[in-house]
Amino acid sequence: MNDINIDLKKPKCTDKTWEGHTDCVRCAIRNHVLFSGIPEEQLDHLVSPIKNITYPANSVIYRAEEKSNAIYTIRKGLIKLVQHLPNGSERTVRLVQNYDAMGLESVLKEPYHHTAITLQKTELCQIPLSVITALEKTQPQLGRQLMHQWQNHLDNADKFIIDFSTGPAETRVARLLLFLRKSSNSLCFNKIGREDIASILGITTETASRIMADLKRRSIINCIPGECCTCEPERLYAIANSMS
Amino acid sequence: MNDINIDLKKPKCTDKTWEGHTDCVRCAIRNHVLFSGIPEEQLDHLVSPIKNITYPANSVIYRAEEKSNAIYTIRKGLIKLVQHLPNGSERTVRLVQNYDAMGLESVLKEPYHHTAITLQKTELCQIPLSVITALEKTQPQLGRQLMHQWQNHLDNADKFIIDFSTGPAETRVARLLLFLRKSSNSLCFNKIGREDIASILGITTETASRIMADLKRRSIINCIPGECCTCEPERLYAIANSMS
DNA sequence: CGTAAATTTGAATGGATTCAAACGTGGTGG
DNA sequence: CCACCACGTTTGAATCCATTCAAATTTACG
Repeated sequence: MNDINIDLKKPKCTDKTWEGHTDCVRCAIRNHVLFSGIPEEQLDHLVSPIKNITYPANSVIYRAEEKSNAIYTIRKGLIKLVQHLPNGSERTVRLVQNYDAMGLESVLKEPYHHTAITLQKTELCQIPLSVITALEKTQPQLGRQLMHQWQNHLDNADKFIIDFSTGPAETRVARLLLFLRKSSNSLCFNKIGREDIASILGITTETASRIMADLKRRSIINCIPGECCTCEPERLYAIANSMS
Repeated sequence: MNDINIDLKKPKCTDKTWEGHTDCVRCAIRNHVLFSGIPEEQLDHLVSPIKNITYPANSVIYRAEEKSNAIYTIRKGLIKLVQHLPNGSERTVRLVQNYDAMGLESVLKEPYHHTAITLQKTELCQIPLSVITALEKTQPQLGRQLMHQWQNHLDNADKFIIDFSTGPAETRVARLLLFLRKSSNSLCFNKIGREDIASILGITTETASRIMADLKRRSIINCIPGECCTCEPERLYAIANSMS
C-alpha cells in the first residue's frame, strides 16, 4: 500500500503547468470565476497554504467532535462520512467524491460533525480555514459558492435516504453499485468491504455478502481478484428500480 | 377544520406590540442581530412583503420541481418534505419545525427540491426571495445566517438517517414519538396518520399500525380519541435505544 | 508458508411484508 | 335522525426476507 503523500511544493491549483490543473476549474473553491479579480502575486500567497494530499484506503481524514480548521475538496477517490451509534457500531450517512466539498462546518467554526474515512485511494485538497476567511473579504461570490456546496450535500443526503435506506436489501445494493460505477467509471467494488456496504445500506455484513455473492453467481457482476469488476448495467438497473 | 389564514396586515415580526413578537427573535431571518443596522422606516418597507400564514393539517405549501420564489420559517407546527419514488409512492426525507427554515434552494434560484406538506396545523412566515436579495446588500451577516440554516438542515438529515432509517421498526417508531414529543411538548400523535409514520420510517402502513396498537396495549402510550396523548418517556427511551 | 482478517455459507429464528378481511369513524344525503 | 358510504385503522395468516450465531472457506500479508 502506498503511504500518505503530502505535496508541499506549491499550490498546484494555480499552476497552469501542472498536469492536474484542468481539474481545478471544477473545484468548489478554486473556481475559474472565483480568482478572476485577484492579481497574480497576491493569489500565490493566498492559496499557498492549500495542500494536495493523497491517502490510501481506510485513512481517517478527520474525526467527529474534533476542532475543525480546514475544508476539503475531493479530487479523486471516495470518502465515507460516519457517525457513531450509542451501541458502538458506526453508520455511514454520506458518500463524498468527485469535486464535492467536505467539512463545511468549519466555516461556521463548529467541530467536525462526522468522522471522514477513505474507502479507496483518495486525492484531495486541504484548504485551511484561514484561506477561506481571507478570500471572503475580496471575493463576495465565495459565499454563494459555499451555499451551493451546502445544497449539494443536502441533495446527496436526500439521495442517500431514497436510494440507500429505502426498499429491500438487494435493491439497495444494486443502487450502490450503480452509484460507484458512475463515480469511478471503473467499477472496483471488489475493493469496497462488505462491512462498509453494510454500514452504508443499514443492513448486516452477512446480508451484504450474500447478495454480492449471489450477483456474482448470476453473472450480473464479474470480479477478477486484484482487478476491477465488470457488470451488466441494465440488469442492475432492473433490480435497482424493482420496488418490492 | 380551519381554513388557510393569510395575515396581510403588516409584517408582524417588526411589530413589537404583537403578542408573537418575542418568537421572532429566534427566527432564522429576522434575527435580532440582523436588522440592527437598518433605520426604522426602511425596515418596515423592506419586510412588508413577509406574510404570516396558518395552514390546517395536510396542506401543500409548495411542490417539487415548482419554480421557487420564497423561503419559509416555521413558527409553530410540523411539516414533512417528501420526494416521489419512481413507483408512485412517496418517501419523507425530512421533518421541519420549530423555527427551522425551509425552501433555502430558492436563494440559489433552483426550483424546490421537495414537496412540503403540513402534518399538523402549522403557522409559518413566508419570506419572498426579493426580501432576501434586498437584505443581502445591506446586511452581510445574512449570508452567514443562511449557511447556519443549511447546516441545520444537514444535521437534521443526518439524524433522519440515524434515528428513522436505522434499526428495527419498533425502535424507529419509539424514536419518532420521542421526537414529536420534544417538538410539540403535547404529544398529539393520534393526529399523525399511520401512512405518514410509514413514509417517514421507510416501513409499511400495516407495520406502523401494528406497532402503535401494541404500544397502546402495553400502556406505553395512551390516546383519548380527539384529545392529545400521554406516554411513558422512560419506556419509550428504552425501546428507542435498543439496538438489536 | 502460516496466521489473522475478511468473506462466504448454513440453518434456525425472528421480523416485516403482503393480501385480505373486519372494524370504527366521520361525513353525506335520503 | 338514521342509514349508508368512504376512508383510515386494526387484525389475521401466510410468505418472504433479513438477522443471528456458528462454522467453513478464502484472501491478504508478514
